[in-house]
Amino acid sequence: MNSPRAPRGAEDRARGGGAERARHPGSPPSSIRDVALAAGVSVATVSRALRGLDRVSEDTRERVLRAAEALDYVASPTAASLATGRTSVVGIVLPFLDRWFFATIVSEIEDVLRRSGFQVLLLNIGDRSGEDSMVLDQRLLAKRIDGIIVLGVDLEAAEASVLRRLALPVVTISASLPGCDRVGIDDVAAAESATQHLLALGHRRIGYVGGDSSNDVRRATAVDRARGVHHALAAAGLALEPELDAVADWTVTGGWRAAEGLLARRLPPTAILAASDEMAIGVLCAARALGWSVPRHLSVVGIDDHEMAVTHGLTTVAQPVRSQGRIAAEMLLAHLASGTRAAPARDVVLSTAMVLRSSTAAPRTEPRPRRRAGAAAAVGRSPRADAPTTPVPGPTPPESQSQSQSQSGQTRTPRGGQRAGSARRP
Amino acid sequence: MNSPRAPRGAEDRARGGGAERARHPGSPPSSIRDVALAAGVSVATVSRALRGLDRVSEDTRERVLRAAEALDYVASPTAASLATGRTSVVGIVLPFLDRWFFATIVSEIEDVLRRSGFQVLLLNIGDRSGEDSMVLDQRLLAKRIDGIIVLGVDLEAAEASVLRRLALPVVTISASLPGCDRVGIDDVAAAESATQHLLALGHRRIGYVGGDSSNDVRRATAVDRARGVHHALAAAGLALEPELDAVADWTVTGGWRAAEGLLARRLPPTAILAASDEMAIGVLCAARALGWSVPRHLSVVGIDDHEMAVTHGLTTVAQPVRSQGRIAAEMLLAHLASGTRAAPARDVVLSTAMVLRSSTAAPRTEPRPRRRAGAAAAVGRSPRADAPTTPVPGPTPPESQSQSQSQSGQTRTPRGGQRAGSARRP
DNA sequence: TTGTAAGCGTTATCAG
DNA sequence: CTGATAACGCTTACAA
Repeated sequence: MNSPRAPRGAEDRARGGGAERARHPGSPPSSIRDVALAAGVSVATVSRALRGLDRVSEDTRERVLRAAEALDYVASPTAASLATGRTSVVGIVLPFLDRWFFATIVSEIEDVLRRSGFQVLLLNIGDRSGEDSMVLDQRLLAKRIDGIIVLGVDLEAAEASVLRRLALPVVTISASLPGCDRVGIDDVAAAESATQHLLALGHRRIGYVGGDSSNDVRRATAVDRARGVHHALAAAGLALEPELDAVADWTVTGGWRAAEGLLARRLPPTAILAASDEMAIGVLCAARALGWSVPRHLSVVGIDDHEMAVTHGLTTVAQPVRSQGRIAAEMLLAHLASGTRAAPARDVVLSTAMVLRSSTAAPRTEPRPRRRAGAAAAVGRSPRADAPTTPVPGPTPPESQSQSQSQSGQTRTPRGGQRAGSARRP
Repeated sequence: MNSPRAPRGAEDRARGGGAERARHPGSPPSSIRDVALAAGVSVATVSRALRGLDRVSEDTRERVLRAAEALDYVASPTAASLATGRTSVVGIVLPFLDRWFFATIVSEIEDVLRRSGFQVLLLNIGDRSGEDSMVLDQRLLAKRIDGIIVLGVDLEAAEASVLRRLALPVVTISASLPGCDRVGIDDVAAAESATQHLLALGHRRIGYVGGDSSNDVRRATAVDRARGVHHALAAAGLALEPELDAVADWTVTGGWRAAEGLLARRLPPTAILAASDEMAIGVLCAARALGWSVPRHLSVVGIDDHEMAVTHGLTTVAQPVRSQGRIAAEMLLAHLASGTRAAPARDVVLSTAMVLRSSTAAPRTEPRPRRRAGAAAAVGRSPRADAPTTPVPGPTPPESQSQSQSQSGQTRTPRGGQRAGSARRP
């Protein structure tokens, strides 16, 4: 407690004289009572006046505003929360903050929510692989937030039930939680597109670098994208060779290592599809390090249209990232405003689009160059002044780096009950 | 208010029966009074027992814990804040969340603070160029946070004075605020290193893509890095040609456009130094699009060691990013714990290191290839199946993508009073 | 060791 | 239109 048994009395208030007082760093912040006294009204009136409620005469409101201004008064959000039960804070549950997809979405969510007077509390649960990954429990959530956005995390059953008990409005992005609003893309279809692109070019021996379908934080995404690949191959009468089916951890490094493995096969693939652009970029690095020319000897496709996909000339399936954040935030705001947490859950599926760049081409029939012995080992951190570097013509710079997400073809499909995998693919 | 004039009485409490009650979504969360009643002690005792204070018998504590558990009780942080005046929330002021440097640092800060029981509130003020950039004022900060970290933003005078009035502990990263603790790198020295590297290779005609030194959010960084370039050139008896001195907005696209300008000069540079890796990557794209071979016809250097620097084979000056976040968070925690906001401000300067990759080499005396007419215009979004792509041997993948920041040579230099630009460079 | 009760700064009810 | 005041849920000085 700040100063029990020592209520601020008249003698205390006398020393400052209002505005003057607030100017000094050491002085205690003024409370609604100070304003009431200064304006000559009751605290109730101050509260009403300051919040713009009606039933306050213009004259009074004016006096109150003036007094508040003079005292540098700002209402304590803590006290207001205690009284109202609302916090004006929204939690975002995510597995990483330092990856492009997540950072971009959070940025957009924060932007939308801030304009509506909400603040964002980060609930980073980590990648779940280590032992110190945060678990979502009551303590972290109860009474702190008004709503929650679950971003790219497949929650465990216990966590989902905690969320349900909290009875908060919940919106998920790229993650499913039965009964909650959801926004995302059709991961199956996205992977299908990428695969079909390679098939159309004539590739038959296609490698896949996917996410971990068993115990990844992004399990659902990993599963769906893998399914898309299988579907597309099956439709062409092909199957994914087990030896060309690699798993990585969604990172550049992971994709790099996985590709090293694929390219070392006795019968290597003529094309590699990665479940994310970051992994695809890793594949490009592996190819380069091993002396494979892209797209001459190897085609590479990713999914996401990462900010750095264009700089690598990477062909990919673009998903609208900022839009997902914006829509999720708006859906949550709608619930927050109306108090309707029930209603039939909605599932917003945004469309994706193939973006063709310079990392894919028809497979060559001519043999690839002999693997240079020790090629990978020979390269190090020293500058290679004489390294041959023929430029790959790339696209022109995008009009604007930010905000250029394609949002065409968005579809909002109402949905009832639980989401079935195929329900989102008409 | 939740239910004025309707205090929860015995009849209310009778309907649930403790634990059973909390299981149902609709039931109100239990309060400290419920626990007190269930454990047969006073609320004061519950408070003490649950917070691990002494002066509580083991037996009592046990009963209280059991009751709290049964009731799914979790203390209201709001009420606790109101009573103690502390919020356990730290604000982070930043200009962007969707750029690698910022996302990575925030991620690290969040991690450190979370382990100490603090939560992170994002205060994204935007890039300040638009009219809707957020201004830091009382309303946003007062009574909501216990401390603040200012990340990569040069605050305006008014904002700095608001911060001072709030009397909160403040730590800045890559930004200076007189009298506050600071952590960062020596931007002047970093730019000097990069320049010296090019000079050592034999380059004399060096182009520079810098940040905006006049009205950028990151003004100080822009100024310091530019100064480093000028210093190094001057030390070599050279000067930065005005026509080779370009300004961009720290983005890939910005660097791309700036480089297009530089490469179009009648006497183009043989090397380009960009003030950030993102801009340097843009330079690489421009060079590629215009048919310039890197490093054969153009050397490119950046600053940062962005996550994607390695994938582009970009030579750069690495700065320890996560370390900056970690150290800043720890400094803030120290203040929070000790209550010492005064003390002489400290200035922690972390060391940087040149990372040599494949984007730099000695300048060639042979003429560069004739500019292919319309080379830039010829490339589009269509796949270029026959694009020549000779791979550039690159480094092997890093051991671990995250956490691999070099932290050797960190120096912590005590500092009193205001920070002078040259004070950090012994 | 434990209980009592004031106080934190608002909001919202109800009476004027 | 305004004021008095209970209540929000917790912490803590002080008394027991």
